[in-house]
Amino acid sequence: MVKLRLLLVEDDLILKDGLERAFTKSGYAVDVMSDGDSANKLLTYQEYDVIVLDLGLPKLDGFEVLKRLRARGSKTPVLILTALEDTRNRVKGLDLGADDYLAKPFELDELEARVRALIRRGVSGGSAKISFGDLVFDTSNRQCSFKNVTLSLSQREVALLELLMLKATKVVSKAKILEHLCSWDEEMSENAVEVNVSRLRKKLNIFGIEIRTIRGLGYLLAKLEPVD
Amino acid sequence: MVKLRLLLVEDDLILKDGLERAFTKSGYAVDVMSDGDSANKLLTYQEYDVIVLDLGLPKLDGFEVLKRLRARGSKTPVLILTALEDTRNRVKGLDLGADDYLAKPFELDELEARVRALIRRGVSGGSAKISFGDLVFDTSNRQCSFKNVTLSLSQREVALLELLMLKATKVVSKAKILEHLCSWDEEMSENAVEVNVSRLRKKLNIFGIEIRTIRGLGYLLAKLEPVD
DNA sequence: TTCATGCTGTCAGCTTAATGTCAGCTTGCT
DNA sequence: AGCAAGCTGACATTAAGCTGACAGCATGAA
Repeated sequence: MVKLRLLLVEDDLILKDGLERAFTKSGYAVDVMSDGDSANKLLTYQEYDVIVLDLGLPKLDGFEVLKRLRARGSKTPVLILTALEDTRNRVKGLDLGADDYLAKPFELDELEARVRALIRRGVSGGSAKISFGDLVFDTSNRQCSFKNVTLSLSQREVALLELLMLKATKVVSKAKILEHLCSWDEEMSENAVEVNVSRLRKKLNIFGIEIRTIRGLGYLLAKLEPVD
Repeated sequence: MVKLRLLLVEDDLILKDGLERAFTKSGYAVDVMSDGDSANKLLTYQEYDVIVLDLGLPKLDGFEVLKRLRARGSKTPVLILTALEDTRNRVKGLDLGADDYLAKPFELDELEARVRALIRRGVSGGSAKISFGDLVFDTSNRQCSFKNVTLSLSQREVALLELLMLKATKVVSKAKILEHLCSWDEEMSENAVEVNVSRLRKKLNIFGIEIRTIRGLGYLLAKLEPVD
């Protein structure tokens, strides 16, 4: 079993350390760079299977590293990390050829799930996908389809579905959803979550996918089974 | 036999002392911190096999300590202690990546059983589970399943079952159950316990699990055996 | 600009599930 | 038998969650 090579570009000391340890533990061969310039230089001669790239970097920011990497023709999957829950940055990153995007603070689970998805993508070609049965979520263009039929979902619905799919079959609490849907400055009621769940649920039910309510705990994604 | 390293973060003097002594006696290598900030710092460079974390801490609360620990990528199992029987806190804690949760006041037995479960989990991977025959209780999402069939239980039923499983095959008194089911401000009759037992019993019988009544003493969990 | 369109949060009223109490019954012990 | 302990169906009361309707806002076309 050959280890997968992962490059982590992150300047925050503690985060860098933690992530390095975590990825190493998960069986990746991890290299770490803490500024954009060295990362960029390293990438001119070293190939990786996946790159986790912070945007706020000293010397050369993440956007620039990514841009130059793509300019050199590399197709290595890149996952962007950023301190800001900012749609503009997400869009800019994806435009520059990032394959996925994660806003801090994030959870390790989530990051690892996404990295796995990116690598799977790398193997199969195409873009990074998370699937749940016949439901497929493409992280690079943030679209979701069921048996090749693209669902028409709003941003909120996409974000919600993404979270549910990442945690598939695990309970996701309203608080968690709230946190995932809105950034830290904006406020939102729990009822808003209910409303969004309701809207998404209606669309998913058509395809036999159920958002199950676990009273007092949250929601989880499940295949709709014939009730006995 | 190498000792397991346990970090106890608790500010209450008496409790801290008692727990430290108890865990030491049980063969753990125990370190104790009494505020969130020092615990957080310690955790940046020291690994533990399990962490018992109080939520109400000076300087940096337990949630924050946990959040930072997870953000650094640590997967060390964490058991949260809190003064409040508060569902919101429980949910929040589990969202932040706690593996189990215990409301004060608790019994030492119970705490130790849970810590053991967490450590067992650490070895086997996955989340902390308590099992009883084919019945498995997942403490991290508070769901119970029998041979992979998830049981549909209310919160009260879950709490009751959890207690019975922890003490499996030992008699649990009504008073104890009462204490475990409701927090200290709310009152509840013994009959309520009987009702809850009755409801849970009905659901468990389907799976051949019996809640046996020990007249005058309490209840215990048992496999339903053909009566002789 | 102005209007239309779609997204999304809030609200209100409704539906459903959870759960304690009670009453009357059953069980088991002496 | 007679008593105490325990059981459980029925009911009432909350609490949680759902959803249609509406309004504010952004976007884009006329």
